[in-house]
Amino acid sequence: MDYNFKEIERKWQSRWAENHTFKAVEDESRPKYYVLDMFPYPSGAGLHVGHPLGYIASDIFSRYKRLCGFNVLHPMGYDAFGLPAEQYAIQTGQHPAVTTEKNISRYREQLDRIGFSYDWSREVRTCDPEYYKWTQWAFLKMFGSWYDRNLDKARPVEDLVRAFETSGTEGINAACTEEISFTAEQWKSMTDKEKSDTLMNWRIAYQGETSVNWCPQLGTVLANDEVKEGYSVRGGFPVEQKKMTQWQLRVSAYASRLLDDLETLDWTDSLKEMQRNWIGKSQGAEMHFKAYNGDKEYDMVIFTTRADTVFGVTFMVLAPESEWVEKLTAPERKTEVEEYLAAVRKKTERERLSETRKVTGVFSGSYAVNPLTGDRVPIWISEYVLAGYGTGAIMAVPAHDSRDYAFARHFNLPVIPLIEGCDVSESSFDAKEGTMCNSGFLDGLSVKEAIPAAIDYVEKHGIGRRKVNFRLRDAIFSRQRYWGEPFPIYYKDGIPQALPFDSLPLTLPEINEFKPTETGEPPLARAKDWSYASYPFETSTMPGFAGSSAYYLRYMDPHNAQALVGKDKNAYWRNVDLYIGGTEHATGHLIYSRFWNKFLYDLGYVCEKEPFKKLINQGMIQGRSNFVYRIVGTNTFVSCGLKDSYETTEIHVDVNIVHNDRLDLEAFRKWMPDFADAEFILEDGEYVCGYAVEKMSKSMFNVVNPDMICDTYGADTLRLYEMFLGPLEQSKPWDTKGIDGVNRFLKRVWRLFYDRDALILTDEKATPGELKSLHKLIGKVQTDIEAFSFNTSVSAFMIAVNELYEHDCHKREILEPLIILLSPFCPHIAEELWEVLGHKESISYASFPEYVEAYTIENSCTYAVSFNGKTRFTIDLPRTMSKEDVEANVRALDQTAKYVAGGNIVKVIVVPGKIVNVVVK
RNA sequence: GCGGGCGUGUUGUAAUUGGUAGCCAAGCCAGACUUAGGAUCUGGUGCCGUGAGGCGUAUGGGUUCGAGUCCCUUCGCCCGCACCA
Repeated sequence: MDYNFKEIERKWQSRWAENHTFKAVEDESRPKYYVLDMFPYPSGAGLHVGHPLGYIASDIFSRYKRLCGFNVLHPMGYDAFGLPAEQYAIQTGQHPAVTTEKNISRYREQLDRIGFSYDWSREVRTCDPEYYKWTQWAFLKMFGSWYDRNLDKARPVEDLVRAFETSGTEGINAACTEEISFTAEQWKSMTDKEKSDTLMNWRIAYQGETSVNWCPQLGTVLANDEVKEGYSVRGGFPVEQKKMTQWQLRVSAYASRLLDDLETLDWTDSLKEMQRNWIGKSQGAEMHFKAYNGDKEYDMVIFTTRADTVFGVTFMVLAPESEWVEKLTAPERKTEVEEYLAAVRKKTERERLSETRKVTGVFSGSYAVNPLTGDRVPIWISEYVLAGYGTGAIMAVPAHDSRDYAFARHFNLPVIPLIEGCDVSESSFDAKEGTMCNSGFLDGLSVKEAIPAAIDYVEKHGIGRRKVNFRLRDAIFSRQRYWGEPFPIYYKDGIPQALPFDSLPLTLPEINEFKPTETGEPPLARAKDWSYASYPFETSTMPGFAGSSAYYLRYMDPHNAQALVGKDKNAYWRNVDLYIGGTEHATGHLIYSRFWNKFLYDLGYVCEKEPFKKLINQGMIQGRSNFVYRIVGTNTFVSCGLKDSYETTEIHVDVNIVHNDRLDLEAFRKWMPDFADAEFILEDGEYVCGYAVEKMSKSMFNVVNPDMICDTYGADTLRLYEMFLGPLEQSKPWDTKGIDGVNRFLKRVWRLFYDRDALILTDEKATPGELKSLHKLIGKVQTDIEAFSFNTSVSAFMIAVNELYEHDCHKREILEPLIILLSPFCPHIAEELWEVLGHKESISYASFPEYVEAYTIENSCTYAVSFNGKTRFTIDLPRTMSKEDVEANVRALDQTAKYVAGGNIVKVIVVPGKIVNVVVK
């Protein structure tokens, strides 16, 4: 009987489905382990061979953990709201729900063929009303909460209102959009609308004005990557910067906790570093400068991390969007300033970023007074200062800040060096080192001493205070789209109101067209009679990250109609032990999810502070494209090695008709009508293609479909090969060349059991040598899996099987554990052989073989050779060897001879067990 | 510019973490069995040299009895951030 992977894989996949083999049920008697994949967006293109890489790794780990006795939760679902389905709907009229449904079934088919051990009874889809009910619920909770900095947690808004009623903003220390204060009386005298607007300053989900990329023709806000050179990527319509009122999430309130709790996570350093940079904590000081526009005096506040350089301030700069601009523009400069602001406003965010080094700016006509020197310095306006960071205004120290330096040189402003011996004739001196000069009371201090000394001084004299700033911004939460979660918000007399919980989910209304309306309203404005008690609903929808922020919680209790997740279920599964996914979510999903989790934790809905304990980023699999070379003006193609003798054009060729870089000529002629009568110039009778590593995409003809691999080699080969390709976390090109090696390996595994049709399994006792190999393998596979070093364990399997062949070993005592070891990697063949071995139950219920070290060390003993009290190297010698023989052996070693020749004492320590000192000389 | 990572045969990679560099595969070469084979099996394969031997982990230096591994220099590649004051 040959290894018939097609039959075996079909058989076991349907058996697992029928028997619900991987259904996870809460079980207090067993430890839990939660393995999660980042759920996919089901795109129309289906899966290519790169997508399942992480899924295979997590599946191996899940199956391994199951063998180790853990109750494993390993679910899968779909991130199903999103732009492509909506764009497709606009073009074709096909409802996004229909497209999405179709794509999901395609994904499911493809996933099933690879033999994953998902508990499909827990599947979630973000576009399912039963699911997004809880996305809406969480939003309402955020709308109904504020962040109390005194307790460092989120609290219900009712508490805040009560405080306002008794004592106004007195004593409130909370995360807010801007610092405002009022008394209880003032609060009570506000209208409902005013109260609502005021509370937005504190709510965690709030409406606020912010600057966005607005495309009038498309009628929507666009993300930065949807805009190119001031025009929309789709349609090519002009895009402008516009201040708009949008729903936002006060993620910034959690900045400090998001940063600190990174320490508790088992993530890679690079990923943690990315998040640290994104959160961007910087410690510095806020300082007050008196500013004068004519005779009007203002109190201007700036943020700086370099308080020590205040003696070198030669001008001040405001962000163009800063509210100070209006106050500090002198009447005689009004025209120039307005021209500048208009020019800046026309630019997109992208343009502002791409023109990084171009210096622009305008003088406001006002002056500020340096609080330490009393010097009068001009106030400028420039786009290099960002409105959204700090106070939107800076003190400029050109001698020690390269951006200020560039500005000063461009506009011919003075530069005052503050560090002894620094040369600022060509560039600024940004390093935080050296000794201060020209700096009054700071002279003689090192920069490191001067920074705190300056802040102390400033605090003592009431000029400013210590301040920590974060770069992390609040997340813009509304999109002018159809295919997303509707906001559970309606407007009563223009005041946003929360929909009662029992009215959730608020489902997406049917509309006849998915475009924005003619008047620029979001598509949902087309919905007829869509209102709550005749009050109109919010017409924007939530962004993609809304649905993916808490999905890992929903898997714990996917069918609960009363709660996002039941308390008991949450208490059992707690959080994700292992999360595998791409690094592209480092500063998106992985931040939002952590924020969302912490918010729910504050309110007592979840029991863990962090959602994902351990996180692994699988590398990306790139495409490996092949090329043919057409001689210009002909239909003749020249093999790669000869192409330099001709004038050729390089043409992408479908990698599926190329094997080991050799072109299948017949398939090529059939591939496209143009090539039907192609002629070839061969080398050594073959057509050799060129290649390049590129992104895997249809247009490069380098997409390899996992279905195709499953057809020709089987899912087990695919799984094993993807792991064998290299370290999980490394990016690498897919190259089908080489897959024969692992396929051959599986056939050999099969032939350990069968010689043609005859079962050749024996019950013979295993020899010590065979046991040694087996237990070495067990130990290796165990450590490798736990270190996610799957490529090396595949090699170890190959070595082990080669050895079994050498000894012609078909012993049950060896093969049975071997099959269990293999089962996480290639579960189908393992199940089949497990059945051949006479087992009735799935191999998933087997136990991981116990590693017995004694077998591996067997009769030998490791000796550590020490020299001057330090272990130098180790040697393996028989355990029975006498002291004298050990001594002689050590002396005989080349390396040791060198020591001995040096006349020093060599000690031999016996490990493990008792220590015996052998004096060699 | 800042931060992180990497550099080993023709190719993907490995190296008990400082201890015989190149495991396991791919490719290539030779052979066996075959009507045939994208089948199976055997042997060879870092470079130079007929050989003994010599040289080899991007580069140059250092530490060490011993360096792919640790430290410094230079070069090259990849990733992330990028006017964050």
